[in-house]
Amino acid sequence: MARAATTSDAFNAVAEPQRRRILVLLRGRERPVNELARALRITQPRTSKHLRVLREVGLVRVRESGQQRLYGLEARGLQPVHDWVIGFEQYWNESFDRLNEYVKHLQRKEHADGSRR
Amino acid sequence: MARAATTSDAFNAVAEPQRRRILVLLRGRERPVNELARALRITQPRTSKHLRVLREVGLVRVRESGQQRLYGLEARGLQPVHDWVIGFEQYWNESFDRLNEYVKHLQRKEHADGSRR
DNA sequence: TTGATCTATTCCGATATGGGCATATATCCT
DNA sequence: AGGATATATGCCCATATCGGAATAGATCAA
Repeated sequence: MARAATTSDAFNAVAEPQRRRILVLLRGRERPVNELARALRITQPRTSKHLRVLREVGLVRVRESGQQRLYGLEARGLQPVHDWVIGFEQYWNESFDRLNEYVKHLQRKEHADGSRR
Repeated sequence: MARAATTSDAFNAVAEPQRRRILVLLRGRERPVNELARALRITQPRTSKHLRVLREVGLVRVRESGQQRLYGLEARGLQPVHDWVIGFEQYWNESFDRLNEYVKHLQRKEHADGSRR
């Protein structure tokens, strides 16, 4: 086995910088492929490929409009990522380290008291 | 060029399910490699390799303790991911579409009033 | 119909991956 | 010292990328 397919889930899809930029560009309004390609300064085929990945993991939706295809953000697909990261939020406050130490300190004390009893 | 190196940033590091699980296990307390390997039911070498990736992107820190190495969470490394996803939070509420329309409506009105003045 | 425009797909090459296995390294114990 | 335990690395394979170029489709305009 090699690395998990990029099309497997939102985590993988979003690991690609260009794809993140696409999603940002799609925030607020739909855009056709060429506009995205120009904005990102990458080729049209590459853009289409990225969009396909994003589509397959449900981060984006398409709508035909004449000879263009308007891509729109499907933000709900990012929720799993959001939810997962949120679970770590409390751990990156500087103060947490100290709080953690304090809690451990209390636990040690309690433990000592307990065994003494 | 091939896919971006997994060691390049937190986004890539976290795209791997096993690595996400490692980070979850490290939430709360440090753990030696073997304990992680057992918990994840993967081989020790594989565990070490994942830990290396996590270390290189600053999501984990090591501390020697006898013949063991205790790995600890470095949650701040997840902040970029957190910050990025947060930027989409408002877009996945069902109600957003309607709210958005409403806001745009107000803006149009304000604009009209402005130019009229 | 013919030509122009917009997108998607295919083929190619270079590269990095995740996994298993064997092995090197380091530390502890007797 | 010698053995046991805990980790890290190296090597190999199969695979799945990302990127470019060319091309196939689709749709619109004259």
